[in-house]
Amino acid sequence: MTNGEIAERFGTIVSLLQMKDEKSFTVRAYQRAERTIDRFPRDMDAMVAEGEDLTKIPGVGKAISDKITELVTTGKMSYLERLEAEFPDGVLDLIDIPGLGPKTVVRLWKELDVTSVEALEAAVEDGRVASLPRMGKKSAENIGRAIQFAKSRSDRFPIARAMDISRRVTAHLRENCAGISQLVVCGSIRRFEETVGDLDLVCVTSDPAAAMDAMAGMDGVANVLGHGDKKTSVVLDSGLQVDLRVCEPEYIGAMLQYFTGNLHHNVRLREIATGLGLSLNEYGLKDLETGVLETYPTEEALYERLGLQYVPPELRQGADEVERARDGDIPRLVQLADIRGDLHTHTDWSDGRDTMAEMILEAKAWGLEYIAVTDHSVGRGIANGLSVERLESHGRQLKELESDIGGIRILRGTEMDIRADGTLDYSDEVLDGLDWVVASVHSAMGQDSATMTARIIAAMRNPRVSAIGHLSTRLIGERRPVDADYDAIFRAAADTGTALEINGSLERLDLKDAHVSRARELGAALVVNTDAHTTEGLGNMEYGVSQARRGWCEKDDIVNCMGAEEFLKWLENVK
DNA sequence: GCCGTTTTCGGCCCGACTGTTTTCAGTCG
Repeated sequence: MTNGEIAERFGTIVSLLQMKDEKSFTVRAYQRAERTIDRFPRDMDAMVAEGEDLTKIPGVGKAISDKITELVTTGKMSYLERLEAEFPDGVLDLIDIPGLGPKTVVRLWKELDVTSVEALEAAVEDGRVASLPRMGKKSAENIGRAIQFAKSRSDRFPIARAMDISRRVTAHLRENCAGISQLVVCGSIRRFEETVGDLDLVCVTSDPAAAMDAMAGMDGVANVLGHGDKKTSVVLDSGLQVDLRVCEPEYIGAMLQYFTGNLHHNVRLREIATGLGLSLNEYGLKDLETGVLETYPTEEALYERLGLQYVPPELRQGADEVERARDGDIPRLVQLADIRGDLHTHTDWSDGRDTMAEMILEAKAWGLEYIAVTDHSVGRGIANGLSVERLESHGRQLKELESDIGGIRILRGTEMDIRADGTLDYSDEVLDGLDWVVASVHSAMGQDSATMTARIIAAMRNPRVSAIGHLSTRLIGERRPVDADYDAIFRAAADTGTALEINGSLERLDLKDAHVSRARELGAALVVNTDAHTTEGLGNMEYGVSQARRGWCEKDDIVNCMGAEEFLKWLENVK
């Protein structure tokens, strides 16, 4: 049973407890557990099998640990089954309709005997919903629309798509509201989550009404959910929700903090505030006795007032980062400026768009000291992979360009297929002529875990393989990661001196964040690459670095933060 | 249900907006 499947069960518990009107703290505890389990880097299944103590995980105590253990060992959870027995089938579907919460769902069930989406549609149609006390025509209409929306909506948006949309929205607002002096995309995009539920925008403007109207009236707005003085919420045609909040400049520090989240991180901060006799809201910190509000021009000042180190947005995951901030244990995370080379790039020799010279000049313009040009190997026929002969002239041309262009070291590289049986696409003799070898899985991604694990480790055992590219092969929101024993792979990487790539392409972000920190914990070397297929693609480095930051990486964890000389020396000795 | 440089018991976050209300409950983030 995967962590995702376990988390799903806890999500169901959360919904059922809410309908039971269970104490909010209990609900919150299960909510936190759901999230923790979903993103935990190791398989709970395996941890239970190995007899590890799950209560060491923050947010998991005895009760939840017992439930996880029961679930993975027996496939059932009696607590969940008892809860489910209290509600008719179908009621749980209702709670997924936006605007319908647990209270209303239970009323619909008990007072109208509505236990399915279809029955609810009928009850809206014939006026029964509107006739309930404290409901009315408008509420019923809203529910009707929400049902249609729920039927059509997509899940969370992959970050690549959300970032695209957010650029369009912010450009529209800036063009149409002259009064805007600051406009910041907060929420999950700022935290660099791999998927995004909605866009949270915070804006400082001299004309709030204009900003509210510009948001509500934007082309491509399908539905206006709310339109007040300080906040406007809309749903775009794409299904993505956008919340725009305006504030006075003095509140911006607290506003950014508040709207960046995540929820659990903010809850922890408010608890800390309470301990100091303060109350935290989106405007600042209020003294509980005097009622006086302190405001903050920056997030840094706010964290400092709470006695905490600044927590970068990428780390605000609601795990143990607040405790670590209190203990002064937040490291200086790697930054874009620390990156000195790019070790995974493509040109028009294989499936890239631009020439070698264009790519190398662009890399130089980015300030890089070295670049590995890693066109595809022969097995990638579809990507115009290089035959041995072409690879040799590829290498010769790179060496010529190195002296022609000057000022940047050029590594003769390849992105070579790891074949289904674990053998490599070029012979050892051919690989000996290269400076840098990225080995990647591009085929037979459906292999079982044992086969895939052995396949990848076999490649790592070859001393000529420098790094493994986009290990899981996932495409966010499109293609599942391969099944594999990731812990075993991370250990083998550390053991063989093979670097693991953090691929900065927004569609991939592979390794995922939890795997970045796990691989680092187990001593594997990491490399942040763009996998650029165009000159613009070299800009992916920023995303790769953000991903590394989500995995708590410091400069020293990333091999391409070394200067050229140091890196080449490392490369010579590592395997 | 979780958790502890206030605590192993007693705490546990806060405001905007909507709709149906004359003061607030429900939902959302």
